[in-house]
Amino acid sequence: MTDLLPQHDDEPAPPSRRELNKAATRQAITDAALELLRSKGPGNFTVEDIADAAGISRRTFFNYFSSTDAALASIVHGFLDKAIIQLRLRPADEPMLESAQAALVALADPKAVAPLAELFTLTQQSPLMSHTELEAWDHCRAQVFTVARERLAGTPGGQDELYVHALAGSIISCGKAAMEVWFNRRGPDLTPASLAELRQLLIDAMALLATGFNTPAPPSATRSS
Amino acid sequence: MTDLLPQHDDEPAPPSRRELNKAATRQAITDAALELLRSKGPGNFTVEDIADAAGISRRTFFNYFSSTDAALASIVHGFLDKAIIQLRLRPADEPMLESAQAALVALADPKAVAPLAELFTLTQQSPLMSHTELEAWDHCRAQVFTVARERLAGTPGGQDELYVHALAGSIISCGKAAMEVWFNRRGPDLTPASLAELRQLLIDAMALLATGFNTPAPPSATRSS
DNA sequence: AAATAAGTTGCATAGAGTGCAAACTTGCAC
DNA sequence: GTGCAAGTTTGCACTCTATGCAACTTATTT
Repeated sequence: MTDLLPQHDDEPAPPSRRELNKAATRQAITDAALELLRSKGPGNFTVEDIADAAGISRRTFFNYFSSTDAALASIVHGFLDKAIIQLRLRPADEPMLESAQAALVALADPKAVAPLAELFTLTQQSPLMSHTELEAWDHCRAQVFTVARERLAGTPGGQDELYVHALAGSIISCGKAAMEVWFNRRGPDLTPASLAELRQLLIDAMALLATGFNTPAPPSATRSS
Repeated sequence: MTDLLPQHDDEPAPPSRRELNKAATRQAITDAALELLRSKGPGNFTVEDIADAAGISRRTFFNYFSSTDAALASIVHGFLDKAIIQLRLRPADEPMLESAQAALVALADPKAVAPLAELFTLTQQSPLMSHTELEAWDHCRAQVFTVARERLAGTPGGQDELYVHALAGSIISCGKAAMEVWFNRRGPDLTPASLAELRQLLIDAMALLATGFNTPAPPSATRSS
């Protein structure tokens, strides 16, 4: 069994059995949902299908997610939550746009992007997904807003709600734009070259924001494929 | 019946009986939905309630909208569609940000804003609405994207997908931000002073975008209430 | 005034989503 | 370990959404 030493609990990580079970169930659900998406295509399977595949009851599914969409969107949520964590790790006195750029670039690794890329690829041609995916991005926007407000609280004019709202929204929009362009260009390609392009797109997108979209050809050199 | 003169069809406006009926039904549905929202609150009425109030069958409701949310979101759609029309009226060689600003400011009149303001007020405290409303904004974003792409097609670097996507998304985000701040400050207030503030917020939001969010205190003077 | 196209309605049915109570698991104290 | 309290799962019942289909009504054309 587990070790019997008197734990000092230095770390804030006491994953009890219950929590582990819940996490496992949650994971089983999203895995099952993704697998059904692969095999049957978007919109061609039900909550019951997912529950069966995950080895739980229909009712339990709804204890975790409110719809099939929500189960799949948890992939997007997972990705964006990581982005927020990265953002919070940046020094508080760094300019927001630089922090955002750094946080996004840090996320451009295969491990984090792969599930998202597959999800995008599988749901590209059907608008059946959009609902909950948009919500995931908006949820992330709200969190960027919170971070930005905390940071700017002390600075002159930092109380300006419009500034903070507009900034958070634009950051998200530009991040989304970079992702979208990348998916359109590369599909599910996760090679180092492709990921380097994603990083460059994210950098360019933030640069566009920082330069006020001044010139149709952005100053920082873009790839020339 | 209609006039019997040999129509030359100079104008693109032959509103037939059928079209009028459809428009009327559509309007009756959204009116009924809004009235139920007022009286019962968000989430406390069904499609059947709306259909009864609008004097149509439940089934017919679904011929027009796919959900109660969608019926209400048609108000948002209506508003944003007007914005796109305004945007298309701007000269094609005007900078996008200026066009967007002008289009949005043109929309800040009581007639256009009133339904939106009421909808926002009624759904503020409940996230029950978000789904379809987010979709409406995203639909508008896609249209801004189209306009921007058409305009920039000839300009140097205008082929840059990233630029166009990021620009369209940011414009929408900033418009949304201005609206949100305004609703938060003023609620359903439609007085000239309040609308003037909305206009100023929209102008400021676009200015933030144009100046790359350079200074936490935007250069153009904001209201000082 | 037919003939035809377009729109509405009721019926049937599959599936989403939720409240409830009974059963089962896990954590904790003795 | 025994036992109890709190947390989870599950089945059941029920309401509501959403769509296909066929019969019916209304507008348009000739």
